[in-house]
Amino acid sequence: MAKNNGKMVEAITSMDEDFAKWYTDIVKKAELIEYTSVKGCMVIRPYAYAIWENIQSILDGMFKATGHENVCMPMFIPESLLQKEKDHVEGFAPEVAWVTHGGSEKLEDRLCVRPTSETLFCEHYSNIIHSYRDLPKLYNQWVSVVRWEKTTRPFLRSREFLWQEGHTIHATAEEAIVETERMLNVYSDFCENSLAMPVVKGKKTDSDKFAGAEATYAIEALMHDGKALQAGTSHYFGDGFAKAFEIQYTDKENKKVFPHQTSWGVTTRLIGAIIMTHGDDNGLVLPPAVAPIQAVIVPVAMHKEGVVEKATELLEKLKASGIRAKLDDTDNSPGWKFAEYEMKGVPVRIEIGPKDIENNQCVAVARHDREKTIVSLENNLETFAEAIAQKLKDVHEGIYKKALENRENKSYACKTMDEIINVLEEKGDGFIKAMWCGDEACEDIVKEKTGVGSRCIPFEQENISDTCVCCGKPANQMVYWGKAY
RNA sequence: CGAGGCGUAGCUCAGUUUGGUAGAGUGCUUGGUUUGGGACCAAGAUGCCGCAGGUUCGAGUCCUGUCGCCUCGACCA
Repeated sequence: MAKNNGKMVEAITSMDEDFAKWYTDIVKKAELIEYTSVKGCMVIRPYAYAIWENIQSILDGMFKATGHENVCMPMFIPESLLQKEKDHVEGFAPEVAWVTHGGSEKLEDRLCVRPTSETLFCEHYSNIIHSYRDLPKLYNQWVSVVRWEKTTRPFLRSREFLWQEGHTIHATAEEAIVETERMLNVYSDFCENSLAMPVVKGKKTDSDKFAGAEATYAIEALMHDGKALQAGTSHYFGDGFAKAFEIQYTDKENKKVFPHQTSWGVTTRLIGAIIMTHGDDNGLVLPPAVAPIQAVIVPVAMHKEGVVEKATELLEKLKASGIRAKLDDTDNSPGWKFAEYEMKGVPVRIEIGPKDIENNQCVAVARHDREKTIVSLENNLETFAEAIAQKLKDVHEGIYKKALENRENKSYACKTMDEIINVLEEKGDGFIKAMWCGDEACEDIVKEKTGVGSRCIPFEQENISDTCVCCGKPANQMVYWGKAY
């Protein structure tokens, strides 16, 4: 029997103590990224990239199911093109990277490395859209973009990041608005069903909307430490970009009309959201739907006759039933493996040893609560595969419930500024629900005095009171406020 | 971008005050004993002390610059 006097995972401090250090440690110890010699640019290592591939695969299926096609725009945007839409260029100018030379020659029109591709899509639309018969176009692309951020943090804010950006163009405003809302729903369904992460759907205030957008909608999630994270956005552009880029089509009455556009995106920030929503003091906890390894088989006393054979049989059975499984037959001690796969957030662990083989059973352990189940290995392993599939469902339910409870426990309704200040002081960070009159000045004052900014105006409204939390004038909309990543 | 802290072995770090042969733990390699929550014994390998200048007989250590990482602030999808 192993003595295990080796050290347990060190330096994963309690989250209350030092959340940032905890986050950084997980990123490092679960082997998610590696820093590079360029600030804020990171190597996404195989384990993290596999999570991203799973996210991609599920989302891409949802996009295709809603009629979208994948395309790929260039990485460079000429300065003249970027400048066509005034608000857009003003919003992005401070954080774009520029290419000034091609080889040894200086470029006349310097090239911006795409921070987002609205302008490129617009140029394309202007070439291909002539008639109402050409509409709508429903596009998406999976690429990386560059934003020269001053402060960076793995997955949450880096200078280059992977994302998908959907861009659509429609004949009417109504149709574009429907698309904006539809994609926001795709995102929230994905977060809840695949990432086990509850999100608040809502509209951004004007001061917080995307550069060049008429309206920005977002899904906001609450992390373990009480800070909010914008997990995805969907923008309605109206015909502003169409006018700036001279995109026009001829309608059924033979009139020239400007079409209406949308864009929407999620990024590798979702991986950061997973870490901060589900992770605990033992490391990462991955939602089964996107976990690269859903079940790991740890053989005990591998040298004993029949153990490896039985473990391999279990592996084959799991693979055959569509579960992403791995058998760890390295010669590390079982205890080492237990800790290792917990650190990496593998949702279910299966232990199989001589004792189990004698009883024709194995032991399945859920990552998030370490709950052990004895699983029978009879009936040609059918019940075994079913039991593991069920265990994966249980993990999903379990971590969703936990995340939802965390959010509810950290959501506070406040009627006055003093209440906000007191709640933040006594309970710590979280979502503040408070009424707002709609005046941008009040929004600024709340931020200045309490430290929390507006996150979104949720679709699901509650009536906290009848007056603005700041100015006291009549207010009919509730806003979620919070500190954000 | 402002203030503060930190860059030494794969990882966590000591050594810097007072300049004088590059260190520990862990990990890694090999052999053996082990195996139900990070096993044990033995032997071995591993360093542009972030980078660039400077001071000095001599710099991980002192000075200047620079790059990167962390925290707070500002900014920011």
